[in-house]
Amino acid sequence: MPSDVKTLEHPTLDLDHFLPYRLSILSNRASDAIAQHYSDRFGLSVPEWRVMAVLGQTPGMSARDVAQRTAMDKVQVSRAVASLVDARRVKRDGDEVDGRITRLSLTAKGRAIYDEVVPLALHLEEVFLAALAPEERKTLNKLMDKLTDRISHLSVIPSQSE
Amino acid sequence: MPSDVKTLEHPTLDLDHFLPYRLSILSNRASDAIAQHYSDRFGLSVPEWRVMAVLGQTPGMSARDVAQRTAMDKVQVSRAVASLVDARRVKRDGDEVDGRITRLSLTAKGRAIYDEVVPLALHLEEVFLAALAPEERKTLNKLMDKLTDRISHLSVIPSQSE
DNA sequence: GCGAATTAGTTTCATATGAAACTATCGCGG
DNA sequence: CCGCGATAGTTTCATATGAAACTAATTCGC
Repeated sequence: MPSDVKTLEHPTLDLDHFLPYRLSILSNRASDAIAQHYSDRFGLSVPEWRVMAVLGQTPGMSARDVAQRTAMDKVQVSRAVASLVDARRVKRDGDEVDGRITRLSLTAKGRAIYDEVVPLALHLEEVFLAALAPEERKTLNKLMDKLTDRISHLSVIPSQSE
Repeated sequence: MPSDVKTLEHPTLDLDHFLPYRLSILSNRASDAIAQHYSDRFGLSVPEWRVMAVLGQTPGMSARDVAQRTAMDKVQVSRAVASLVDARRVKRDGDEVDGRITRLSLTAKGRAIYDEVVPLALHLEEVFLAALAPEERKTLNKLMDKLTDRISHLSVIPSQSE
């Protein structure tokens, strides 16, 4: 073996500086930190909480709307909703016009949980962001917007561009 | 119902501006965009690729080392390694001193795949980052470092530390 | 109108996952 | 040496997941 072990002729990938890897670590840690709280307290799974979060913001959405809004797939939404309905945290109302659609909204019970989790979530976000100065936060948002746009426009359908 | 539907008295959570949610979307899109390529081409799962990525960088690691390095759990590593060994992409060598440990490294076949995937991954990262100016990239890295540090120090889960 | 193609939502099935139990080896105290 | 706790890694088991098949309601084409 040659003595310069590290300096191979091919480019190496340093995970510590590889963006997708770093994003994954950061994202998982952030979600887990919050999930731990509402899961302990209310037995909510991540998908369940996401459904509640959008319904709290915009009641009357259909399951499909929820799926689009949360970037979850419809199976995941269907199951989360079923479980939330079981727990009387969400209710389904048939749409007046379109029989396929059900309008979803939080029940009083669901709303009470929402009203308790939201401040908790916002608080934790605040705790995370305490690491950053105000204008650093703005910058972060701006940079994330740019990246998200960029990546969204790239990773289209397989048969599409490339 | 009052006409101002949106303005409820409790704080609402706007997912579009909620950091953990945004991170999750961005992270998933980035990983998926890359995974799509190496999965199509080589049938590699994300955990498998991660194992190969660290072994390419640092051969001779134990499974435990790999787990620590990639933030994967040891079960996931064990399975990814087993499947990679099956495919002759990774080999296990018993440690001279400690019989519990196996030293992992890429085979020639594994190395060939690594050498093909790395440029691809780096290229895609570059494509993502094309959205940012050079000093914006530096800033992004700095901000992510700060956040990651911050969150790591908070989520002190007892059993987690290993 | 009436059948075909579409869309909303659910269920099925095969795979992925992690917690906990398990096997095997090591290291230490006596 | 012997045994007991710790460590490396695997297997088991129960749950989570998404792709695809399915049901039911709507709309489109003629």
